[in-house]
Amino acid sequence: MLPQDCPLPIGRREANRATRREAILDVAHRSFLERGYAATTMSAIAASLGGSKGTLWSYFASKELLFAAVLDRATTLFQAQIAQALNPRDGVADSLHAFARQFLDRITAADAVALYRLVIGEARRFPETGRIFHERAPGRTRALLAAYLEAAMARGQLRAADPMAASRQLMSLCMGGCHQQLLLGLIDKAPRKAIVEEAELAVDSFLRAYAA
Amino acid sequence: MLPQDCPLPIGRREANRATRREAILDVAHRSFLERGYAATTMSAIAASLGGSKGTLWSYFASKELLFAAVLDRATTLFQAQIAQALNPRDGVADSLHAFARQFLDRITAADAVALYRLVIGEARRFPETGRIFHERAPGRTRALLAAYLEAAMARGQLRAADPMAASRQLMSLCMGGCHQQLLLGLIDKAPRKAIVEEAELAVDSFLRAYAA
DNA sequence: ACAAAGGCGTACCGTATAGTACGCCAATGC
DNA sequence: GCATTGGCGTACTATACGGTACGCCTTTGT
Repeated sequence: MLPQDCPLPIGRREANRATRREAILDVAHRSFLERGYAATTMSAIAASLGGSKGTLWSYFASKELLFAAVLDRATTLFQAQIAQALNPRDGVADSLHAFARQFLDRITAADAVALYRLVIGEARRFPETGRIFHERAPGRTRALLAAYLEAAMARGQLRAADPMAASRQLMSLCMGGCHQQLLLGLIDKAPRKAIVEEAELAVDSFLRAYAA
Repeated sequence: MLPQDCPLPIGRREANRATRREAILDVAHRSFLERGYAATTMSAIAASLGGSKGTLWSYFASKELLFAAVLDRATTLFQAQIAQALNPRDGVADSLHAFARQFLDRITAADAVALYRLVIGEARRFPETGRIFHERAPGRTRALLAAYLEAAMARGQLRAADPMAASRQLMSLCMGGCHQQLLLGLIDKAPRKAIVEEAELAVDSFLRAYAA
């Protein structure tokens, strides 16, 4: 009777199921990132959902599958945040400064650090995870940045060099300070001032190294 | 009767105890680095030792204390390996190339990667560990390198800049390739060729950025 | 309105783990 | 030599977790 009840061939049942699935992933996401894999319990997730364990298992047949689904979604979100960090501007210096600033902002956010920790910490138990994470997050960013650098090199704004290697170097330069300290738990939050200075320093060195 | 039986005021009892303690730490070290914290069980360690659980607990009153002792020893060993990577030679370029090569060799070794993974993965559960690791391994190396760079800057061989920041940048440049791939489990062992090339590339960029 | 699907609550199973208790025996110190 | 220390072996406790089973009830599609 009401066409807007079912604008797409999805019934309320399927819609509810999708919503529920997202809710589970939200809770599991938080728990895995906050506590790590081992310390996250299925019972706690079910309890936190308000539902029963049977329901949880009807969505995800095992803890490993739930973990995989969480990481799949998390890396997708991460990718979406990171990929748009490179907004070409007029000059190479301005573009790279903006990139470094945004890149550092993203990777020093609390959940990015927690995700990174989780992926590295469980890389032996879940080898696929490391691969997926890499190809979605740092790999994609590196490829985007490399494409930009290659164009800049072609225009003579930077000296000719391997754009992928250059891209990796710039990203490495960005990750040596706050990010490292966050990973090791030396600090809880990166001070804005430190991020700005660090991005500046990284790009300055990079531009000296790759001046035309 | 025999003075060499007790050259120091340690009886055979204490000596045996120290030996046993080392043996426990050896086994625990391997297990923690190979399997991670959660997947390492005290029972397995006791069984692998050939001894009984009572003995194990008489040395380390809990799994957490054993873990702390293992990491304490492991970071000390790591420090010993890393700290001597900087052997000043005639020219700055030669010195830094030698440093980068040795540094990369050390940090891409299997146990170094496993240790790094472990420290990062458990940084939330054991916050002290991250601090200790940092001050012993990367912090110490960075300080040594910074001292060398500062001297080179004073001699006019490099442009004047913050030596600590420069030190961190060189180390970051070394850690962006193989080390990253090892951490994420993309590769199991760093090819020698890649290490050499990467060290070369890192130092080249560094020297361009900090040329006098 | 009615039947089916699916969530809920709870109790349960098997297993694994940190940590304890205790009796026995060999190594150790005097 | 002899008493004691300490490791050995084993059995045990308590607990926690992943995963299952099942009966009840609300929501859903027709």
